Amino acid sequence: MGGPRSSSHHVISERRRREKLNGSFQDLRMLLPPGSKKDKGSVLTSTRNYLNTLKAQIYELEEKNRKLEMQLVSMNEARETTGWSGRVKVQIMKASDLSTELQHINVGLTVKAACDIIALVLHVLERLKEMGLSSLLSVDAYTYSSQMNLFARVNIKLQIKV
Amino acid sequence: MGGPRSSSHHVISERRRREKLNGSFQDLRMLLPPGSKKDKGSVLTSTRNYLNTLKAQIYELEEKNRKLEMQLVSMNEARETTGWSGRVKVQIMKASDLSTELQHINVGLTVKAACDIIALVLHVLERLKEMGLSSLLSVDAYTYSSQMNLFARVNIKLQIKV
DNA sequence: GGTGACACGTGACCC
DNA sequence: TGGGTCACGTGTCAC
Repeated sequence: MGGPRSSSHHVISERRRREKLNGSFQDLRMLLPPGSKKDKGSVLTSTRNYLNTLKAQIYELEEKNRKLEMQLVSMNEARETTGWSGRVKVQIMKASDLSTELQHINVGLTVKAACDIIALVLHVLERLKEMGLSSLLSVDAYTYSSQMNLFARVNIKLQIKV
Repeated sequence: MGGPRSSSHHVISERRRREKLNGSFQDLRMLLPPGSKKDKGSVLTSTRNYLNTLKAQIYELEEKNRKLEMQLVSMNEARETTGWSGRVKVQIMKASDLSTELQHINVGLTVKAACDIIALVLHVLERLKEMGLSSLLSVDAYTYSSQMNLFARVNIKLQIKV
């Protein structure tokens, strides 16, 4: 038949190989970002660049992820030690002389959270002033910390207008 | 010289092209995960799979990122809108009839935080019961959410013992 | 000695 | 007409 050693097996095998190879090239083209050049060389270099950008993207995302998790962890730690649903514990204290004279009322706030005690007191007093609710008898507030956990204690004694 | 049209330019050009192509193949091999087959076909298919896994990885990371950001945003919104130290806003509401009869007092809690409203109410009522402070007139509580941010509103009306 | 992978030169095609 | 790309058949090497 043909030339020496024209063994068509070889030809066909090589043909199949080429087809398979081109198929893989085609598969790759589909995965590349649109607008990329289509020739084999460009496919290869584009793929190279694309791989690098994807890897960089993954690195950035992982780093961002770590930071976000850090923030969440610190936030959760800050509140997981603060009581029931975790955030704040508010106690309305028993008025010491409520049953006798009915003229005073104690509002006790125990805030188990990292907060600014001064801002807290100012806030409460502002509210009371806005309300014109009562005349103020006394205010005492203090903070203390029990193993990394801040507590704010505020006692506000009011006299009910008569 | 050689056969017809042996124009060595063409031959050389084609040689250069092949070299360049093979160079790109080599570049690609370096980027693939170690242990991959090295022949051209395997390089192409491995690259294809690798691209897909990287894309999937990016998708997962982005999704995880979104969830984390969601949590952070809701947390921050929950505290940035609450005044002072940010965590919880407590308002003592003006008693509607305080100036006239002095027998009722409204305790209004607006908790701008993601919390369990039932646990909140139970907690407050427990405290009040412990204190034997007053008789309970009414309790109403509800939650509503304003764009991903949970609010809990509790109104407790007490009658002061006379 | 058959199978698969590779490089090569060559003809064809297209800006 | 010339540079770039492609597919093809073939020779060769390795297992």
